[in-house]
Amino acid sequence: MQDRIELAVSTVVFSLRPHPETGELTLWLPLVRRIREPYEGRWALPGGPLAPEENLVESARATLQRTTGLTPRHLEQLYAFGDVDRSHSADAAGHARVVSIVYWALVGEDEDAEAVDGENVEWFPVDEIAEEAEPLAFDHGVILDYALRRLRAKVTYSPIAHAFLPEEFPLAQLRRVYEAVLNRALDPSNFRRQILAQGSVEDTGRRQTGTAHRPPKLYRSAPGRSRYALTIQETDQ
Amino acid sequence: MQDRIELAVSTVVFSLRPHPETGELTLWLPLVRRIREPYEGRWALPGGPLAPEENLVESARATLQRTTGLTPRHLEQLYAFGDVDRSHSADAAGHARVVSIVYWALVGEDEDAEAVDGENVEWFPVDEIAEEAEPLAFDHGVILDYALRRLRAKVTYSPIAHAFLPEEFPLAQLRRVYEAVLNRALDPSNFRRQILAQGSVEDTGRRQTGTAHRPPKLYRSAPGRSRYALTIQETDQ
DNA sequence: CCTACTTCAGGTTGACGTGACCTTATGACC
DNA sequence: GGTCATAAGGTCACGTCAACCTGAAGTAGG
Repeated sequence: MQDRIELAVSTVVFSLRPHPETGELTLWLPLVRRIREPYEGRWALPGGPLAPEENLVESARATLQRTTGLTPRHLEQLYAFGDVDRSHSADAAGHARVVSIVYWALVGEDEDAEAVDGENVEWFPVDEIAEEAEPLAFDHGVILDYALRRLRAKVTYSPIAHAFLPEEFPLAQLRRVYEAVLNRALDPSNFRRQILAQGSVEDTGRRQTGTAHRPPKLYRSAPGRSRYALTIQETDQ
Repeated sequence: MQDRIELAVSTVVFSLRPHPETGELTLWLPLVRRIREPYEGRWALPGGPLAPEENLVESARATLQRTTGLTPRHLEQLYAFGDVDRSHSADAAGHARVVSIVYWALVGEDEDAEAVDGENVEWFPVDEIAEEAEPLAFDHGVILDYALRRLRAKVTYSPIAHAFLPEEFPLAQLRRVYEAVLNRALDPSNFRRQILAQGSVEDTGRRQTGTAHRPPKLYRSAPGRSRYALTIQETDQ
């Protein structure tokens, strides 16, 4: 056992991209390959030590920018993981105890486009990470599950889903975001009714053109709505 | 500026006691008087530095036991506060930067009874803390507000309120707990219907005697219920 | 012993939100 | 002009909730 406790800040970043095979919109996240022990060569959440003059959020934002080039639309603290035996494994033996303050973030389509797929950064569909041969470094697999649950819960009672989208968007696109996050189909009519009822979006007055069907209205997310609730409930602890 | 970042664990503890004047059930919490700089003499949340071989929850539990003699029924991580300028004030100038991982807890009536009101520990009604002449040490006032919001939100979608009560209790008592936490009156009939509908309590088959009215049934909290939701919604960010 | 009083237990009713489903609108494409 | 695809909007049966009402069951006081 060692006296020193190290403080790190990591971030789970979610983005939406079409799945390479099915073409459906799915959740992706960037992982960084460890270039030193412990867990050298394994995939981990982007993060790093907390600098003495850096706030927690700033630290999350800075590491994210440095490693992935991303500037998230939404960034929020998730949880502090700090058990003594966390990520207990042969790889970690003999290394310092680390308390990680983990954030989670959403990036929009446009920001996503600027993401760097460097040598040591790669994007993965979230539901395929569990199937990877190698589990994630440290307890990052557990952290990812936790973040995913939080995202799914929060999407039903807050308008964060908008953060995935550009400034203006048709309702169908917003619905596809919800479907991707919650991983189930939603009734277009009822979705429309609920979203419009709670006023988290407002009509821009314009429509999207160039579609092979009736042109959908364009909406933008309305400022300052609380009292948000979709009936679409997901599991909550 | 200094290089060292210190890690502390603090806890916001809630308990229910009758108000000394009105006699109504209200929320109370224990505070500890600072006996050294910074903020010497001011009231602060119970807490202390994280020991190298101690898990985060363990640390919260241990400090609580040591300072107040309390063993909470419910204990849960609240948030990590770690901004560089947090608790920025004349008192704090020149002292080390502290990142606090804050927990919040509930204690039942019986545990509460064993609480020690030592020289440097005192219980306060939550709504009177803001009126104190001296604000709390560090940013603990902000933290308290945050914890209170979390408690109020969580009480509507999870059966934690039971943690305030003894093993067996009449429904009216459970309702009074909700009323104290949410700070508003609830319709007895509708409260009964909602609580019974979601099955978070079960009938013990016995009744409370000695009351000046029809003897109420005694209930106990039922194990393992998720899918809990009271319509009684409070503010949520 | 009887009545008043209090709170618990449980039922009724109208308003409202939701899920399932249906109809119509409107553009592109051939 | 007809076909196609999806958006926009509507209908209806059902379940849930807040507000209100009635009866039950004990104690307290004369």
